[in-house]
Amino acid sequence: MTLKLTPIGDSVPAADLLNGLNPAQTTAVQTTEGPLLIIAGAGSGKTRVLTLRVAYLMRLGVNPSHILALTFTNKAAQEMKERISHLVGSHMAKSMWAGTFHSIFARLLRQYADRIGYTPAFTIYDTDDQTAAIKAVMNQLGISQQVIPPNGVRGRISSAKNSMISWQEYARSADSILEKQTGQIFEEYEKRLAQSNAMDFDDLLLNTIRLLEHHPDVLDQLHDRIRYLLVDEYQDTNRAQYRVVNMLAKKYRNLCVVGDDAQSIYRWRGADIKNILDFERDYPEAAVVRLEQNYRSTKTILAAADSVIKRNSKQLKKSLFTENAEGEKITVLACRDDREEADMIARTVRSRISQYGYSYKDVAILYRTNAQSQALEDALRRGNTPYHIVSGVSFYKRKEVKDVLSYLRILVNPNDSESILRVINEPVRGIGATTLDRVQEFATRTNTTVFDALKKAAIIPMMQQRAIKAIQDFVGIIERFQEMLYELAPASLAQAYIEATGLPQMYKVQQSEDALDRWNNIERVLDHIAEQQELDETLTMVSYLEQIALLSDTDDPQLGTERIAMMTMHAAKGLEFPLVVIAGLEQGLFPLAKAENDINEQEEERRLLYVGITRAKEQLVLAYAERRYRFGELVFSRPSMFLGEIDKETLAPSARSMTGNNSQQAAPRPSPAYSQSSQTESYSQIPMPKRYTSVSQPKARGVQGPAKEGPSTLTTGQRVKHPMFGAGIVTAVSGTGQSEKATVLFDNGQKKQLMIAFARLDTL
DNA sequence: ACTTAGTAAATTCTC
DNA sequence: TTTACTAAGT
Repeated sequence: MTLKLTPIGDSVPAADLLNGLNPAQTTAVQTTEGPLLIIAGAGSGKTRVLTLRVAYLMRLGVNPSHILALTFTNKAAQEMKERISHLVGSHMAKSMWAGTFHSIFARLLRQYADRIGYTPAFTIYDTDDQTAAIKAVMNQLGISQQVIPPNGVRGRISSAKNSMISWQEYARSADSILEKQTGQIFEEYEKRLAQSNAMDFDDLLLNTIRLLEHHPDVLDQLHDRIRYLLVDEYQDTNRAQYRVVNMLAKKYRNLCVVGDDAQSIYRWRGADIKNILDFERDYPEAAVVRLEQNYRSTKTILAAADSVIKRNSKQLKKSLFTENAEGEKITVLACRDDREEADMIARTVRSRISQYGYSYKDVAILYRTNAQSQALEDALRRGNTPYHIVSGVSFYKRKEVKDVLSYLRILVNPNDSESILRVINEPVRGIGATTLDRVQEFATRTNTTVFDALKKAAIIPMMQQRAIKAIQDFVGIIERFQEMLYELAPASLAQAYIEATGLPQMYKVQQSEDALDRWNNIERVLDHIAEQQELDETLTMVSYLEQIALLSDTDDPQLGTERIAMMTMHAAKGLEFPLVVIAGLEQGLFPLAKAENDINEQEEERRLLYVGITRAKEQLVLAYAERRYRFGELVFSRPSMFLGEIDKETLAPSARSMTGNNSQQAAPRPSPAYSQSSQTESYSQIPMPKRYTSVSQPKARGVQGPAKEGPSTLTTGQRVKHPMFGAGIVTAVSGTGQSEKATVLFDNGQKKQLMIAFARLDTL
């Protein structure tokens, strides 16, 4: 309220940073020495406190490079850095250490790679690479993929690693045949990755632990450097992360962890809620601060969230309150099926937007599973409502994009077997499965890498002359460009190299729409490297590849644009919206079927709902359907048990009766919300959609025809600006969602097709 | 060795 | 409904 134009930079005194904080927040910022547990309820200004705390440290004279902040997402790290740079200037912010566990440790491991038997150019394997490696290993061991699904093996190996169980320990404690076989695969998998000079995500943590345990001098150096350690979302740390954090904090014990046990939703990937529950036991001298005032939501929303979460057993003591207004009651939409649910949600959202003056970006639709987005998308499209999906099929998961990245990975790390096997016959070079079997067999027998085996192709028994020639050509391309790796800048090297592989040409000559799409995506990747290089002159191929590997799908560039956001509740963590819709509140879906009989799973689902509800600032809408298509089949379901747990006082009157008693929920009823209009909605004024007569009626999903064409923020004729190509005019828009493309005629005469989600286009 | 057709399986969430 | 793998045909 005071118009204070504080210049950004060195002129903000430490004490001024505390302006406007409540007592708990002030304590959290000021308690800089010793261990500190901040229990930060939803919407309690956690990020603000964290960033102020760092800024405060810097103002007290702490060297920014002595501060390390660990987060779970790139987004969180990015936001923290940005806000800190606003408080203390970008030069200070830049020299502090802030990033995800994985990115910080990847950097550390590159620096000390030789200490643990890797080269600094090691490759980071994503889930697909892991699965590929596991399949190869199972082949080698002669274990059928029918009997043991590779994906299951990957899951078991990953959770073992998350709990810091080595393959030796795993094999020793294996009881069942399944576990014994998994143990075998685990062993070979580890060897294969080591030989490939590759690490999976879990290895980034485990190898850091190994490094610090076996090389005390490295740990000493780090101890010297990291005097203040901050860990965000501490409730989501797994065993390995817990271990690293404690090792790093050991010397100065200036460890500040922030979290909310009520928002722990990653148990399935090894997060151990005990880490936060036991913090005071681990650090008996710890100060504990509870941020209990919520600045985000209305009293109604907070009460609803509280009524749900208090059903859970284990919890850290805290009671959230808010001084915000009472706010609107919560609406529950009872629907016949998923299509009607989607329609009602779409219409509710539109009517609220016009009624309350919201804009599209003020609205989020949240759901439990990604599959649910389909029906919602259709409904929004039909109503021409702009939306975007956070985390769909990532651009980087596309085949042609992965192929390009694999080629690049081979260049910096020729031992990367998974990448070689992926692209060696892409485009077809006449190197088939039989040939590759022989190569791999040879590699295993002589204990060499696949790349070395390829170089010796001529002496491998049974090899066809034609195959040898093809392999030599392939190896030739790689070796030729390897020589230029440290001479050419990444962008031009990649351009020439990918050209030489023949991959883009393969798609270009096919001329089909799909092929041209793929060709275009390849161009996009190459352009992206050029863009990144321009932003960061020190960019190397290794650092580019690492950046891509550690990118997550939730790092969505379109967030905050003028569209409704749709995402899973997991992806919504940390975000907030004035109006939030949660869809699919049904038994078997939310909570998921497997959670219905498992109390721990059920509590996690409940926490997930808590996260969902507390994303809402002003209004909340909940929806469920009585039947729904799941894997193409119509299934019936009862409303979620969670609906009955929400404090009735917070629900709008029309909704109250529907969830009143549980006994009537079993029988399918006509949907009440349609007939009894709630206070805020009057559906009677909106034309009813055509009745969806029966189960047998095929769902006319807009698969074919122009119906698929979604609304876009970009329209033909609009002027836009691209960071590389300059200004231009949009001549066409095609595709939807993540793959939405705009054809742009730039002023310099170039015509390009750009992925809207990918190219940073600004409207003019 | 590669293409195609047909069948089976899968659907949670992430760095 | 879509994707992924297998088997048979060219």
